[in-house]
Amino acid sequence: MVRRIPRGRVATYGQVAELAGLARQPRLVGYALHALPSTTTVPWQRVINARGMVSLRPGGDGWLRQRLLLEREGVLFDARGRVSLEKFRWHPSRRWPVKKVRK
DNA sequence: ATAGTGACTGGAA
DNA sequence: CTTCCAGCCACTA
Repeated sequence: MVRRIPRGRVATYGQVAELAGLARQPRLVGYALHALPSTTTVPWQRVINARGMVSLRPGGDGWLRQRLLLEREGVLFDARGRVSLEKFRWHPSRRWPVKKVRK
């Protein structure tokens, strides 16, 4: 699911969980990302919390790395280290039908 | 089996 | 607008 998030856009844990069919289990998304190998090609940096902030230890290595990766792809952070979800949230175009397409 | 711990969240304060 | 807090539930020891 995370691989679908386009460059320069972000999604929240809850959003990813929802889209992945794991409603109400955003933490599971966090566990999954936490378990990724350092060599992963999954764009994990594009997943942030519902407050628009990086959910890693503030000031820590991971925190800084995630922020740099995002800024590198055009995501802006305000002075308080927050991303405007209104501007950068990814809105997936419904492609794989939820149920059955009418017609 | 029990208890503690979160890469979380929505709602209350 | 912000911070706080209870609910959350898989995972681990």
